[in-house]
Amino acid sequence: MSKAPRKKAQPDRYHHGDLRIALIAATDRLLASGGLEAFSLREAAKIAGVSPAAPAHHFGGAAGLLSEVAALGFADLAKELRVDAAGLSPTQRLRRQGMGYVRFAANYPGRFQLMFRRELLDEAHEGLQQAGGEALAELERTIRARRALSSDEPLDGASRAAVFAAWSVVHGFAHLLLDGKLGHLHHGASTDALIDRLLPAVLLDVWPD
Amino acid sequence: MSKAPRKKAQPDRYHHGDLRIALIAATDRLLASGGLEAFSLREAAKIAGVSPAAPAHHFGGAAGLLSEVAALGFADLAKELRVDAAGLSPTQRLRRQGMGYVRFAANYPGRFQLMFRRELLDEAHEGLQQAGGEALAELERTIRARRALSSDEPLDGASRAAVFAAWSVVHGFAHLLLDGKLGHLHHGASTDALIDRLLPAVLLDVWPD
DNA sequence: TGTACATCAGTGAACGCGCGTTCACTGATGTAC
DNA sequence: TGTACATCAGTGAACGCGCGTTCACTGATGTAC
Repeated sequence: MSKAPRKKAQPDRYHHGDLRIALIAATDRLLASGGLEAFSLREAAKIAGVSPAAPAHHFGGAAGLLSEVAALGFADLAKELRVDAAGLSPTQRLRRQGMGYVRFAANYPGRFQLMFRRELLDEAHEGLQQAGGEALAELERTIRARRALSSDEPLDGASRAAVFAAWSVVHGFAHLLLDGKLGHLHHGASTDALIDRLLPAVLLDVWPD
Repeated sequence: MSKAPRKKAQPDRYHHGDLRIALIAATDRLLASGGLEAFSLREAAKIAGVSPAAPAHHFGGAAGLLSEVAALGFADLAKELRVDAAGLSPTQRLRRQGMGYVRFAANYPGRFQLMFRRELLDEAHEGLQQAGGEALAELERTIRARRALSSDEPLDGASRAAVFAAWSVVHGFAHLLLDGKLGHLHHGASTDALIDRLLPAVLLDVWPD
């Protein structure tokens, strides 16, 4: 349904060719429409128009497929965190990254939750580890700038703590937001309102000018 | 009657009397032994020694039972956050609360995760909302002290942001810890090591003396 | 160039599993008299 | 005080469901010659 015919006629029943892409797209669609609970190998197969056994056959199991999707999620997140530095102080940049992190979580809640559901992922998946590391590196880069560290010297303990502090703040906020723990204390404020009003104040509290 | 030493004979097959308690204990045991995935109504019933339909009958469904357990979890968390103030500055108290929060998550990971799994809980459960509010109030109390606010004046926006900033930091750290996102960046450091070494540095970064 | 063949990605029907729930029931309990 | 009865918490066998996986298979593809 999704792809224009490439080399072959459209049903592509055998040697699909784009099966990997098709199943990743199907998974993303499921995550977007019904969250993590909406996903199953069978459902993804149905959307991709392949047999129920195809996903397990191709990816070796649910964790294989989900890890691919999570890795792409981390890559997108890293892109989101790659903020334009022009004219911004490191602190401003850090706050902007925080906004980006939470916005990513709010825009793709299913994918975001997947990315941190250890029990659903293949911990040995190389792309997943790498993509996660690259997203974290974006935060680290800003912390380095803020502490006037060059990019080649190793992080001291306090700087490393600052990286994880930054990650913890935005990650915690994102989770509380998605779990509905912020809304009911703000009289049913919408997600957008929480991000636009509460989050900047939180980031300013943690990283004042 | 004469054969029963207490009010109830011990097998208690009908009108169990302690069914609520027994099922909560069973759920806690499942969460402790195998995490959230280990829980099912049937398994809880088996451990409690009752019929498979009993939990749904008593609690109206899985969400009812899980919400009770989550509410008790929030009550325990609030207790953990009720740190002894003697001789501590508000900032020191805040850091100590942060340690308590993360330690709670690390000691009871299954229960902690349950407490924030919106889709598993009954959002209308009164005890759950209340217990959650009480845990948050412990953080709020310390923020008030730190900002020299009396306990009766309403929180201004910046103070409220400070409360959520505090919650976000410790909540994010706890989640990252449980999801294994901190460990693999510290060469497989144990949970205890991360709590004892990394966490204090993170808290000091956010709330320096 | 055409043909034979090995490879292997994907098929599709079937299987077994654990799940929450159903439903007619049972029997302990509290209350009325 | 004892008896009759309504209540309803919990029973336990059975049901249907969606799941991941199995397994013998099929047919598109690349390669050897």
